[in-house]
Amino acid sequence: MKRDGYHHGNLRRALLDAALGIIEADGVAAITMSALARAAGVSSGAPYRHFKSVDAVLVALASEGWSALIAEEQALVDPQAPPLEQFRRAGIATVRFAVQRPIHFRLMFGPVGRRLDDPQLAARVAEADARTDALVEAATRSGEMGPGPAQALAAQAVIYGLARLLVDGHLSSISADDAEALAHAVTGALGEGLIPREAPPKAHQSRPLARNQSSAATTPSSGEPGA
Amino acid sequence: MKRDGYHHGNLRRALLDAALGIIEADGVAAITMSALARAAGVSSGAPYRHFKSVDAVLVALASEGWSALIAEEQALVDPQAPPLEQFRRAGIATVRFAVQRPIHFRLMFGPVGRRLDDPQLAARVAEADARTDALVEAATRSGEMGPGPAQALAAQAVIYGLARLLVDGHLSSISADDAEALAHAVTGALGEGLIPREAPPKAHQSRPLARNQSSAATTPSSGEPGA
DNA sequence: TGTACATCAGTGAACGCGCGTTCACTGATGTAC
DNA sequence: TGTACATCAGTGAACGCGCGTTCACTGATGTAC
Repeated sequence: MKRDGYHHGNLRRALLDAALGIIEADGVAAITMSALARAAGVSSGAPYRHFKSVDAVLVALASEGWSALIAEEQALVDPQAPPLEQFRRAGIATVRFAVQRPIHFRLMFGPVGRRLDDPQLAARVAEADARTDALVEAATRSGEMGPGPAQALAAQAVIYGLARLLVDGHLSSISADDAEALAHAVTGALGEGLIPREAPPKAHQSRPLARNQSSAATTPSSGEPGA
Repeated sequence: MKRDGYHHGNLRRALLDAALGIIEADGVAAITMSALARAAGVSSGAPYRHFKSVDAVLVALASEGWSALIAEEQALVDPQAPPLEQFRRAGIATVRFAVQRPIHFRLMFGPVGRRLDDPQLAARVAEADARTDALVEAATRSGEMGPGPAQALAAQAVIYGLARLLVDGHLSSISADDAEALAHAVTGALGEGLIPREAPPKAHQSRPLARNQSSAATTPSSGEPGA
């Protein structure tokens, strides 16, 4: 961080951070090349050395978001665990990521994240896709997940839905820790159905930690997109 | 629709439709008061007779979206049915709505939909919230849904997640009919858990139509936000 | 049925502003010798 | 270690453009009598 001289040092990074700040404060619509330059304390033409448009900045943010999410998944998933447990862990990582980096999340899963003409972004999306597909397939093969597409889709939907509920502000004021506990509880509910059964009918059915809904679980109301 | 004379006839409606068209074509960022006037074939100052800002237009769209969604729910939900079934129907209505009116959906559940300083919008959101809360509470009381917040949250998350997956384009090319079938299947999977059980342990457990995953269910990959 | 008048919706010209983008420039950095 | 030079990152002035917003106006509509 040497900001003294004529050269900035790391303007690219500074511009990305400025973008995050602007989005947080005034929404994504407020990002302009001029605003970025201003926020980074640099002349109006300077950003063009690093990004050719506002859109390129957003794509870069989405791209770095995917890297971070993939890393977080790798850190949380134990490749020795049963496939469904791996899937749950990956889902929990997604929810945690959504809470910690909502701006990245929104960019990654919104229209910007679908701009696959950027090769780096496209590669990272493809990698994340492949990882998920592999987990689903393994869980299906192991018999932990039903054979039809309904179960796999439901599993993905419940995770994405929870992450989106949090990111979109439909779950009134929930802390990061609480959100993670909710992810545990919700993926547990998914595994067992709406009404818990007594004895699991198959080999390694979902873990005890599924039922752990602790003090964390605030009532879901407010925002209500369920119906 | 009398567009001949000096007066437009129904400029307010025309502006809302123009906004939908612009969003569909170029995204929400492309909406400006000028662009709306242009699209409606009217002078640049005219829109101000009906909306004081672009934001007010978006709020109006969100508001009319909520009306439509509430109406669709009312049409689809049989108040005599068991509570969980009502809840599922409402969820299916939400998914259907998401597919049919993705632009409205995005506005309603995004930041615009949270601008509750508009009294009409606030009232409609409140109504929708109340309806959902009532369904969840009834399903809990009837014993069809587990007592903790995890089940209720999971139920809402799976619906919202599916709707969002569709709206955000993460489910490659699925028709409206297919989406509805998926909603059936997914809410069924939710009720029964990832692995179907043989006999339901309680009174009116989820319906046979739950398993109906028909030819509709395309494989979910592509977009993969599950993990 | 007709007339006068108030109200209202849309006009079109005008304005200042900030944005995107370019470009000749200059200061800093790194490297070949 | 020192010097010369190429490369690069940021400057700041400049431009045209479209947007937001205002306002005196005018054409259409509805209604009281």
